[in-house]
Amino acid sequence: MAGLEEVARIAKVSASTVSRAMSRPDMVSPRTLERVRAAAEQVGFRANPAARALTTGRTGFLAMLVPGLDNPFYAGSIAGAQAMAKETGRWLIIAVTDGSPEREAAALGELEGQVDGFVLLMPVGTAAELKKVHDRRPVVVVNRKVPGLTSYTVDTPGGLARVYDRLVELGHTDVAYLAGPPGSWMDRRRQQTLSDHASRPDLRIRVLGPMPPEFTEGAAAADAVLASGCTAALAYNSSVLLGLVFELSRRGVRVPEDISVAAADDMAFADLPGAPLTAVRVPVAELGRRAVSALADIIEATPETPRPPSRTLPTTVHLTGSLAAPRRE
Amino acid sequence: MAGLEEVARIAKVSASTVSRAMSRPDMVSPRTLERVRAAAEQVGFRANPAARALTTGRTGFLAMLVPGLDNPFYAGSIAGAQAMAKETGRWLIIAVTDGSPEREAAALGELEGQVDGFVLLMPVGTAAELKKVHDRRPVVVVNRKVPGLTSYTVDTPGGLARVYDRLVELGHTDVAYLAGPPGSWMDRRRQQTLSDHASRPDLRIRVLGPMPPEFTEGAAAADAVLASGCTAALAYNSSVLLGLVFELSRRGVRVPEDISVAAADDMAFADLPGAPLTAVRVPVAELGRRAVSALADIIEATPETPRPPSRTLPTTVHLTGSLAAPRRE
DNA sequence: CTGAAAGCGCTAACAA
DNA sequence: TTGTTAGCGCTTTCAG
Repeated sequence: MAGLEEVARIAKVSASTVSRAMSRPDMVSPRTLERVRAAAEQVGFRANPAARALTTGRTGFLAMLVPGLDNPFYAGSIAGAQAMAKETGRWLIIAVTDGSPEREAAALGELEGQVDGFVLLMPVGTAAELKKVHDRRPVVVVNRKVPGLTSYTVDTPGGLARVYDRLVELGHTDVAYLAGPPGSWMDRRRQQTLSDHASRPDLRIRVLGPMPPEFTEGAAAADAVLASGCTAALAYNSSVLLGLVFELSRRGVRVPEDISVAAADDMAFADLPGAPLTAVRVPVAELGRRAVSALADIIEATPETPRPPSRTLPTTVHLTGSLAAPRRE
Repeated sequence: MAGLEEVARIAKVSASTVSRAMSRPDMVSPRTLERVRAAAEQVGFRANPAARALTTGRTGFLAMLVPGLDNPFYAGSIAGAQAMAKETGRWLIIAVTDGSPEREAAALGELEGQVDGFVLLMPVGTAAELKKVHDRRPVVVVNRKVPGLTSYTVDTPGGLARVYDRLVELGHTDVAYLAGPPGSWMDRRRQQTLSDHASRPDLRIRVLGPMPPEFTEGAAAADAVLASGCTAALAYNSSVLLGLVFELSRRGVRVPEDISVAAADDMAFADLPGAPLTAVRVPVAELGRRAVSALADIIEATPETPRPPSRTLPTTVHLTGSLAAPRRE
């Protein structure tokens, strides 16, 4: 409500001086600075963000494009991103793409003029498209690697490999995999790791799904897992695993005595007291934090500053938990 | 990148005409309209939102203040709000308050100039403060009633009462309640409903907690529930219930044969196949949708339009599920 | 129906 | 260190 002019009048200085006092206090003499601040306080001055954006080209907004809001991976990353955005003094706009290339492209186009940069969580657009966006507004990618763009990923394959190794060590030969959403980049990577291991003569993998990565889907898959005769099951994520275990327990199937289970990524219940479930734990919030932090660096960078390096964050695995030797039939 | 002037030059009209063509097409002759559109298309025109906001005072942004992102109630409401925001052609900014009055007030102040309105999910500010905000930017409140402001709440007490009645009917006399976060308005309301019923001679209620409404907390409370000797347990929400049931099943305690359980609100697994858990199902997404819809109405309203009415949405309860007669000792 | 002109509130040269 | 002067790109009277 109170504008620059008003503060200027009260402080008996020009509008420019008020502007400087607010954004570059060191360019103003201490005495006038104080006067301006007092006046601003008095009238409850708040800079008009639209006017500022118009002249500076900076809005103070960041956009985060996510496939959805319904799973812990997204929610956790958003939470981390949101926290870091706040730390850098910016606001985060969440745009939901449903994993659709059209919606993603539309959101990018519409938000281009309204934000200082983008965090793209598992974007589905082509690398070329994403790089084109980056030419206009800085882009940081999460959970997908895009050459030429700063990307943050997690080493889920590394964690998975440790789980497989342990299963083999325990004597399992037949493992069910509850696949993730159809067409998902993550799932493709998982299946890749999977087939790398399945080529080993000592391990057969049965893929169930694809299915949406949800609790109810995991529960619904319980029968199929039991029918498959597998002695261990691996779920796309912790929601699915939780559904599976829940339903198994309702059928009197004990974990891990009767069946070993694990999730590919876990963030919701890694700290379960007692014996935790075996899971590859993914630092989702950290992913979001890092992405925003890197984005802020790019936004504030001078032309000659190098682009922040991409990183793959390590996962941690609790092997002790829901893994045991297969039950002898 | 491409501005109004550029389109104007190509279409051989003035900038004002282009502006009209874009925002009030009916004020422009069909022929020039077409020319302008073609030109706009050609150069890929996108109105500069900051400039537009500066003149119109409208930003196209809505802010939603939420206590956190970590539970299904919040996440579901956000998802609904986000979907409806998109439908009305606006973007949603999420501000996390951690349930702190200071952060809430700070966010309101900082965002006031950047958004067209607020959705406040379980705000903690005083009614007077919230109404003051409403004088500057329209406010709609969710999950709390604020006199004078449009509020959307759910009839959780009504649903809970049905659960209590059923428990009594089944012969339960001792019920554990896993309380929600300390100081939460929702929890106070729950406890209120609870003590209304506990005054009945046939029902004793033991409150465990308070605790954060999380899976791990429900799991951690399993022992306390068993030690309490209660024959039924009621959880603050579905995450807590899930944790509880999960841990109980790991201890060989069967649901509902050995213990009856229910959640005060449920959104994550109401559609669990087989026998669902008993829970008061809350239409969280609907809550978010309605709030944004009402907010949009207020924003577009003329001075004489009446404020949209507050509503309490009904809950639904699946009584058949995890309730059974208490086990005889 | 269209154009000219005056801002919206702020920032950023440029002078003083 | 401070004030003056132009805009930023769009919308919106007001004339024509």
